[in-house]
Amino acid sequence: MRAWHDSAMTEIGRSGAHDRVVSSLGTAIVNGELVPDDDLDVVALQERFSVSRTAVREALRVLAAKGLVGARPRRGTFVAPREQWALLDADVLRWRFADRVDETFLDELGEVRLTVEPAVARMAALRRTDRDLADLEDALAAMRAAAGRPAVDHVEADLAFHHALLRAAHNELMAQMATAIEAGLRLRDQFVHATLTSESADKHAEVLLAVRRQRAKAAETAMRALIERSIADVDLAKKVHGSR
Amino acid sequence: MRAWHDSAMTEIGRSGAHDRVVSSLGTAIVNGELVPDDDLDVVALQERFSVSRTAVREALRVLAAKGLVGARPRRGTFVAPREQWALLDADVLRWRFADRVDETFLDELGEVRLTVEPAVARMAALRRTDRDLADLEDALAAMRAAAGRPAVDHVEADLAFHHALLRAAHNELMAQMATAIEAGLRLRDQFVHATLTSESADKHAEVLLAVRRQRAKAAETAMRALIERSIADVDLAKKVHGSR
DNA sequence: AAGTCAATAAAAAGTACGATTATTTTTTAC
DNA sequence: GTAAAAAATAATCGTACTTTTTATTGACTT
Repeated sequence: MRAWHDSAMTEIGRSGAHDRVVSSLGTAIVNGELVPDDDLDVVALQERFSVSRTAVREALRVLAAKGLVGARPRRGTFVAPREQWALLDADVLRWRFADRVDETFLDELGEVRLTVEPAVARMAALRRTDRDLADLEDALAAMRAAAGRPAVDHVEADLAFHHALLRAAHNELMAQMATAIEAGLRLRDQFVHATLTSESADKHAEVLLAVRRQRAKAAETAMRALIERSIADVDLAKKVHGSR
Repeated sequence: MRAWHDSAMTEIGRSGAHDRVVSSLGTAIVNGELVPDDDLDVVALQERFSVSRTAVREALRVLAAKGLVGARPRRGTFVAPREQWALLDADVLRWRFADRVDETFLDELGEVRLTVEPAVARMAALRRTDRDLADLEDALAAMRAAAGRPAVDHVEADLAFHHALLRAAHNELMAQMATAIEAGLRLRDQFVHATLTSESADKHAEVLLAVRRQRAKAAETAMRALIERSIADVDLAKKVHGSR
């Protein structure tokens, strides 16, 4: 049960004093600089960050809402056990993978996508409306248009397609899961340094075709192929990162 | 852009004044009593709940952490657009389905489980350690032992088995998703008024056997059968609820 | 004498309130 | 049309007070 006084802090956070404390502490916790059961002395923190008690308390409250810290009278505020952390929370994901890239996470992300996204494609094929179809076509067109533009546009276009497919699946719970995945996807793309090849666009077009024709099995298969290709790209990038 | 003054409040919350405000407002938002873009007047709220500004502010901060509200100077605090809500947050799920049961949600939950859990079983079959196996056997024994006991024990035993399987799959990201599902499962069980039949325990045993023998495909198939049966039970319960 | 239970004390979270600061939008003046 | 000023409100601050939980102590029982 260590106490936490001094450590290098490099996060800037959003803007306010309170957000700075939230992201600094949040980053420290999810990256293991602070381990579960460590004490968080409130007065030490307000000195560390040069903010008032209110700011520290509200920051701790936010972290508590994400399951990162707990507090009890006579015991103090402390880092919560890892099982309680809301690992799917957008902020938590960002804090975990802001600077470095975790290869284990990339592997797990690939597995989850390989499980979830083909199912999404199948559901979309069964339930898509004409409106969904139009959105998907727009997204695909955007992907093709992004061909000659900066890489960040590729990422956004890719994400837009998957988002449209998600809406077409008409399962809000599933959509939430995929949205959580999205944070991971942006990270992955910065790791792989993804560029949309014409091949990639073709694969997406294949999915769209199956969805339009309401061929559930075909949509599922096409999406699986797409994700498997994506995983292969990540593996390739890992080799490059490892050998340089 | 309505303002929110008067409405029936039945939630008790955890204990403190601040938690009461969080759960009351959270429930009101996720259940549509407060719609996105509605204003949340801080001074009105402190009168409504007979608490100080501090309590209201910290409550709003917690809700902001879950993406339920936003705040900007000159504009005030307001209900955030639905896309920003952390629908997988444990509290949010609980608030949404505390009292009534949403049949649409049950359908969506079934679909998600049918997608995720067979994949979990497959992964568990490939990666389980001996320790994982022992845990699964303990969980199955607990399920059988719960046979003659209150229904709540059945639910906990069932959940414990799925949790052990999740650990055996060794994919933390996937585990988080399933944990989010767990909140839904408790709700479902109260809807179905689930009782563990010996048949149910046998099906679980089938999964365990496949996992022990590291037969990925068999584990996946057995789990799919289990979930399909579970979905059938929900459908049956829906008919009963509908016709009474 | 040893162990258990209850009353009490202490420590830290939680609550409250009033004042001050910062930020953003609207208005007004040039 | 642009820029500066004003107004509205969230954000922050500091301090005092309250509640809750746990540890300690002492009495009581076996």
